[in-house]
Amino acid sequence: MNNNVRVRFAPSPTGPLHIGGVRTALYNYLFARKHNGSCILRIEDTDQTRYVDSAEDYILNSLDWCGIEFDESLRKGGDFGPYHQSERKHLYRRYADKLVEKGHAYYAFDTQQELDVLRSEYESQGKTFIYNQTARKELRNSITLSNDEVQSMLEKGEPYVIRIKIPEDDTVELTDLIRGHISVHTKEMDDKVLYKADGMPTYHLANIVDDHLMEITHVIRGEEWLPSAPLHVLLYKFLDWKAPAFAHLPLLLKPDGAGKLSKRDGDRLGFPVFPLKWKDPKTGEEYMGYRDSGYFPEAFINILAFLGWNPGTEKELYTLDELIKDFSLERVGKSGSRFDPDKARWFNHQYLIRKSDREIAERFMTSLDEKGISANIHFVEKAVSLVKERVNFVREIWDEISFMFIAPTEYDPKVVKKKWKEHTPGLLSELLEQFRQIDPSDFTAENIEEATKDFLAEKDLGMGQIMNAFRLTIVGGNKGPSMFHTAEILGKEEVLKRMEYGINHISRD
RNA sequence: GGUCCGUUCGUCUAACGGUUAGGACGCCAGGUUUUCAUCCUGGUAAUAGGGGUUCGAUUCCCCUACGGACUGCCA
Repeated sequence: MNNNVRVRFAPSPTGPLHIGGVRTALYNYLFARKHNGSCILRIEDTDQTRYVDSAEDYILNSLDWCGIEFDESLRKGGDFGPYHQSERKHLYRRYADKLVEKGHAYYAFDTQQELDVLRSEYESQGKTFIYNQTARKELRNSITLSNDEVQSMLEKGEPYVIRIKIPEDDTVELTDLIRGHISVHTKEMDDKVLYKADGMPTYHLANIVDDHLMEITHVIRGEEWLPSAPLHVLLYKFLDWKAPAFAHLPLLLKPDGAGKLSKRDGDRLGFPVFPLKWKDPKTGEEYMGYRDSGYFPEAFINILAFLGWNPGTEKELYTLDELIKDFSLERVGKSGSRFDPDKARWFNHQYLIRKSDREIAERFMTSLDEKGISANIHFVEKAVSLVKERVNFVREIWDEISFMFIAPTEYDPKVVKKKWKEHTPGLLSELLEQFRQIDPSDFTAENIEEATKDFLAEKDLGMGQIMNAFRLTIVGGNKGPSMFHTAEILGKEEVLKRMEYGINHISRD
C-alpha cells in the first residue's frame, strides 16, 4: 500500500470513552502503524450543550494508558491543527456557503419548536416526520421563500440553519472496506442540518471538512455511522473533494443480548465498560475501569483487538507491536461481538504469569502498603513466585499468601476435624525436633523435604499423614503452595514458632 | 414504521465451493500433586429456517425469521 496513510480517531468529549471507543482508536492506530502512516486525534466538540469538562482529559489519559500514541493531537500538536473542532469554527462557514451557492444546500428558518410539533403530529398518526425532499417544499426555507424574503429575514437576524439539499432521484454508492458495496437511493435520505443556528457546524459538515483539510485517507469508525456514510459521500462530491476510504467497524454488544454496550452494563454485569474509572461530574456516580480493576494495559488491548479481529491463526497472545505487524481490516469481522468477562480474566492471567517475579512483587507491595504491612522486597518476590500462576490479578495474590505476612492464630475447623488426629501433636513435635537440627542457613526446601522424608521413612508413614497437619500450623488451612518452599521462605525461626503455637493451640473441639 | 447492516459451539472466532466444521474461553471428567490451585489429557457443544445455483454448499443468490444500528439544530 501507499505510505501516506492518514487516519483519525475523533471522539466527542461528552463523557468517558468506553471500550468500544477504545477499540476504534486501537484499530485506527494499528492500521496507521501497519502502513507507516499517521494517526491523528481530533476532538469533536461542536455540541456546546453536551460538553463535559473532564471528559477530554479522561479520553487522553485512557489512550495513553493503553499505549496508543498519536502523531498529531491537541497535546502533541501537528501541521494540521488546531485539533479541537471548536477552535476550527471559522473554517466551516465558507464551505456551508459554498454549498448554498452551488445549490446543494439551503437556508431553513423553521424553529426547533415548529419541527417538534410536526414530529409529534406525525408520531400521533403512526408516521415519522422527515425533513426531506417532500417536506422541504412545504416548510419555511430558501426553497419555498422568495429571494427577497430570504434576504430580509437574513438581514433581520432571524435564526436559521443550513441544510443539505439531497438530490431527488439518484443513487449514492460507496464501498466499505469491511462490508463491501453499499448503495442508497436519495429519496431515502433526509436534508440533514449542516450548519446550526448557533454558528457551529454539525458533525456531518465538520467531519468531512476536517477529514479533507487534514488529508485523512481512511475513515475507520463505528457501525453507528454507516447510515450517514452516504450523506458524507454526497458532501464530498458536492465540494468536489475526493472521499476517503471508509471502514465501519461492527459494534460491541451487551454480553446478555439486547443492543450495543452502554455505560451501565458494566456494573450490572460485573465487568468494567471503561478503561479508567470514571466519576460522573453531574451525578457523582462512579464507574469502574479496567486499570483500576487490575488489568494490565497489554492484556486490555489484546482483549480488545480480538473483539472483532483475529489473525486467522491460533495465536492469541499479541503485544502491540505484533498486532501492528499482523493487523488488517480484511480480517475484521462484520458482525457485532459480545464481551466475555471470563476470557478477559484469562487474558490477564496470561500476561501476569509472563511478568517477572520482581515486577509482580513491586505491584503487590503497593497493596501491602495499603494494608499497613511492611515487607522486604526480596521476601515478597519469593513469596509471589510461588503463587503467581494461580491468580488472574495482582490483587488476588493477597488471598493466596496472606499467611506469609500474618501467622495464623485461628485454624480452619473443617481441616482440624479431618486432619488433626489424636497422635498429631506428638508426631508434629518430633518433626519439629528434626527441623531444629537444620542450621538456619541450610533451611532450604530441599533440606526440609529430605528431613521430612527421612522422618516419615523412619516412622513408616506416608506424606499425607503429616503434611496436612504441618500445613495447618503454618498456613491455618488446607491450601497454598508447596510446604517445603513455603517453609524455606518463611525461615527456620518462624516455622518452628508456628509449629509450636499450633501444637499448643489446635484442639479438636 | 422506514432505511441500512448483520446471523458458525453459551462466548470470541477459523474454514475465502470439496474438512470427521478447527482453535480459544467457560463447563464436565480423568491424571499429576502433601492440600488448594496451576498444569496435562480427554469430553460437551455450532453453520437460524426454507428455497434455489452447483457434481458438491458454512461459503454464491432469493425469501422468511431473529438481532442490531440509524431515523435530532447529538456525535
